[in-house]
Parts: sequence; structure tokens; C-alpha cells
Amino acid sequence: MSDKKTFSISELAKEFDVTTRSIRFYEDEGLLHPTRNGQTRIFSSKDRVRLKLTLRGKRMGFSLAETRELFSLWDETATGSEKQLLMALEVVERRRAQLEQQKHDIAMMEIELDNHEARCREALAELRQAS
Amino acid sequence: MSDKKTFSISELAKEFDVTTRSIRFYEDEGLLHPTRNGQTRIFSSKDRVRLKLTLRGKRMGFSLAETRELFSLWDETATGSEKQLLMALEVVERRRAQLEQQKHDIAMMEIELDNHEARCREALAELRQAS
DNA sequence: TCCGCACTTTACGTTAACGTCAACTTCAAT
DNA sequence: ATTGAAGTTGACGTTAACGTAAAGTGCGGA
Repeated sequence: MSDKKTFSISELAKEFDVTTRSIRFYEDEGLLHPTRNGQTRIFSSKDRVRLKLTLRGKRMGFSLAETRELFSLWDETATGSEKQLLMALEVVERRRAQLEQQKHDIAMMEIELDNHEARCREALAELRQAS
Repeated sequence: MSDKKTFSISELAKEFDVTTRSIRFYEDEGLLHPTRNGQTRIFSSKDRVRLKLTLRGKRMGFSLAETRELFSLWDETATGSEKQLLMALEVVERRRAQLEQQKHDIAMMEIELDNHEARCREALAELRQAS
């Protein structure tokens, strides 16, 4: 089902619950590169993966520009010069640092949610006792 | 040092590396509630905590409106009715689900970074062998 | 043949989250 | 007394990430 070779714009829109407008916008921004049959877009499974990665990036708070940067690094890996490859490794390291920061942020947030939930339950218990 | 009672706008700006403009904007948006000495803002340590939470939220991809929602829930916990408290618990659950999603996204991203780094190193090795 | 649906481009509108002046006031220091 | 640093309030500008409306193309079915 998902190893199909090509996809229409509305198929992808439904699968990932985004508007066709967004998908066209992502193409304009250079994140997707569909081919054309006449004027209608034909998306490859590579495009489908990239759309998935783009949306994942959004959930993680990445801008489209940041995601595009990742994509271009990815693409240059095969053809790049030594200097480019070393720069790519640096970018990878920076991403890892970001992820560590995010994991820390999530852990902190979880602690706060725990505290908050406990206080909610206490307040509820007191309310019910007072009735 | 950080258990001081009050802070000026520029102290907070420096500590968290944001502009004073942003801090004033957060006040306008109802995220911070400094008192005034004449017209000069005085931030409490509670404001300082909220600023920290606001910035953490940003790193996690939350909008200011979402963060404000969390704050108001937090505030209502002490005084809220039973219905409000139950709704607050639901919001907490939704947040937890979001965090689970983000943890999954991060794990996926880490796998991709691993793969990408490996391919970079392979490409580098081949380049150096060919020289 | 005409209808309707999916798709297209073009272009202007919108919201969030600030940035950037401009034109002050206040206060401490020279 | 003046100057400079830090603070203030408007008000308009900007960027990202789309929304939305207008006007047209292409195509399979009744």
C-alpha cells in the first residue's frame, strides 16, 4: 500500500492530513520535487518520505528552512567534496545537540505535568470532602 | 544569585538571551505580569520562571498561545471548580500524548542522523582511498 | 455534449512573533 | 548642568507558513 511507486497530491494530502496548498508550498520551497504529467504533479515515494520528514520536523519545532538544509546535506553526501562532507558531519553534531536539549526540555515538562496533575487531584479530593 | 526577589527587564534579557522587545511582547500577550515602579517594570521570580517555561515551550515547538493556556490552567488549579479541574486533567493528558509523539519523533531523527553520519564517513573513506 | 470533479496557476490576505525606529522620561555619574 | 545609559510607549515593518478566492485545464461518465 505504501510501497507504491507514485502518488497524487490528494493521496498524500489525505495520508498525512495536510492541505494540497501546503504540499504545493513545500514544492515551491524546494522540499519536494514532483515530476509532471502535463501539468499535474506526480510524487515519488522519495517525495513521500520527504513529506513525512518535513511534517516530523514541524512537530519538533523545525522551520522549513532547517529541514531543507538537512535535505540538501543528505543529497550532497553522495557527491560532496571532503570539505563538504566534514561540514555535513558538523551539522549532524549540531542536530544531535539540539535533540539532547529537546530531550531535556521534555523531561522537565514531564516533571511539571506530574506535579500539576498531583495538585489537581489534591484539589479535587478537598472539594469532594467539603461537600 | 537566581533566588533573588526581583529582576529588571535587561537582567532577564541577558540571562535568557532574548531581547527586551520580546519580554515586553510576552507581557502584552499575558504570559508575564510584572509590577511597576513608576513606569519601570519589576519582574518577580515567578515571572522569571514563566519566562523560562515560555522559552522552553518555544524550543519544543509550542506557540505562545499554547503556553498561555498551560499557565492559566496552572493558575486555576487552586481556585477552580470540579469541572475545571477535570478539564485541566484532560489537558495534561493531551500534553503527555504530545510529548510521547515528540519522543518518538526524536528517536526517529536520531536513527536518521546515525545513518547519515555513517554514510558520510564511508564517502570520506572512499575519497581518501582514491587519492 | 455537458457536468462535475480533481487539478492547476496566480495573486492577494492572514496570523504569529517579533524587529525597528521615533520620541520621550528618569536616574546616576561626570 | 549635561550627558549617557536604561527604561518607556506607540506605531509601522517583516518573515514564515500557509489560507483563500479567481479563473482556467483535462477527463471520465450520464
